[in-house]
Amino acid sequence: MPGMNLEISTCFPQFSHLDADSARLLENNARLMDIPSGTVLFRDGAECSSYVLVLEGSIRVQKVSENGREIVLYRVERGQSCVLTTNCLIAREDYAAQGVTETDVRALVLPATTFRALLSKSEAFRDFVFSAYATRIADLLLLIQEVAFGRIDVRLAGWLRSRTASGDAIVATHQDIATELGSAREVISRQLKEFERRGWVALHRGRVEIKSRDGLASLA
Amino acid sequence: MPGMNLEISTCFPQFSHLDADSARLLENNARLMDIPSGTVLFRDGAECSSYVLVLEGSIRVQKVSENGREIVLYRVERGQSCVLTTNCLIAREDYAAQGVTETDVRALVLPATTFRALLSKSEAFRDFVFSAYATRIADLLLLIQEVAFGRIDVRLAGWLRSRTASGDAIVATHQDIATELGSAREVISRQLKEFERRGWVALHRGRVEIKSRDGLASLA
DNA sequence: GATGGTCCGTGACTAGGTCACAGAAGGTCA
DNA sequence: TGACCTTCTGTGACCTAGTCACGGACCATC
Repeated sequence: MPGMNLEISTCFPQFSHLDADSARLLENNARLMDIPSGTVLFRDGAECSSYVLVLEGSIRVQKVSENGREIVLYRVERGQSCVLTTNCLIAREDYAAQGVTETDVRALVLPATTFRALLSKSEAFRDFVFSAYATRIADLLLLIQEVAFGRIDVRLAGWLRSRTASGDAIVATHQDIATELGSAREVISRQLKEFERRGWVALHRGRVEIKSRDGLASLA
Repeated sequence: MPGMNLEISTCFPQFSHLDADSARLLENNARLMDIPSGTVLFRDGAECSSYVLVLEGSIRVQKVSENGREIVLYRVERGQSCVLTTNCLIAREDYAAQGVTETDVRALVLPATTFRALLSKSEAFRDFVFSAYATRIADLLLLIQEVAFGRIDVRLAGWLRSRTASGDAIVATHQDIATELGSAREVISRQLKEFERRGWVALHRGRVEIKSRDGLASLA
């Protein structure tokens, strides 16, 4: 598969330490896939058969409740893999959440058997998988902390800030933001309105324009 | 250390597959420790220098907010290790939560260097560490789901049920239960009072007596 | 039985989530 | 251009959960 090696080595510098054997295993069994934006890659309860390495684009992993509320757990982006998938492959369990491509995604897909083989053969691959776990666990703990104890205005302000520079605008509906934070649309609408009243943002249909990052920062 | 091998092999059957080399590494470097109930093993932000395998007893791992609220993330019990510790050792980061012994605990303590050596040498040890990650991630996702979307009455009823048979009593203050669920003492008091009104429990100082598991089950 | 610590109950209030509905913005098509 | 439809936003009313303040109950100890 021409060019694949180059892409792998730029996105996953860790894999440059793969021994020749493992590198061959990877090349021979990986499939390069292009997945359009909005594709549901896996659902809560689905079983899992392959390992995914993202070369380009972003996958959103989220939990959906019975009554339709959602919360984003984390994103899988260029150079990352999905821990939930790792989890399923290792524990041979079903997925515990849902994964959706947020943009067009180019990814490397490994069959479960190749994944397991690499895991036992290659120290570099193992290190990669272990670090992926470590960073995600830290993310999840932070999320628990926020959801359990955090105030929604603070979380919203933080989220807005994390996505922009002053003067920028965020293209997202209030519902999108609610999903992102695991809250409800009406709550977000009201908070945004209050931020607008304070002159921190300007509201448009499907778009939030940031006027004062300092104002937002004053909440955190 | 006489008897240590026996204890290891009964609590950690996985380690019976350790190769001779790794087993020796483990034996020569592990320290057997007895830790009294109520000891704080690590705090949020502390750095981490050793790996812990629990032989007997229970460690509670919890997140504490600035304003004093707490939530239990998971427990480390006989035959388990603490993922958070694993995490710190792998990512070389500080602890992101607090760990406290809930009972007297007997544990095997490995220096970080031994842990890393075992991780790279022994397949059996790696498998153990990977499965530990896998089960904890599943736990944490469930917790996020509950905290983000769950009703407190349902969670309380479920927790009470999970700890008893009918006629049993749970020895815990309302504050203990609130900590367990990441809620507030007053909220738990009110819910318990309501459960009592319905005849599902009887309340005593520091003790909740379960009268009807079926009643509690009707909420879930 | 007086004293002090822990635990529990409760009213009043605030924050955030739910429900219902109205109206605004923007696209499409005659 | 205007009628029509869909999606997005705003808002009042209400409910659930968490916070604050405080009083009183239970229990151990002297």
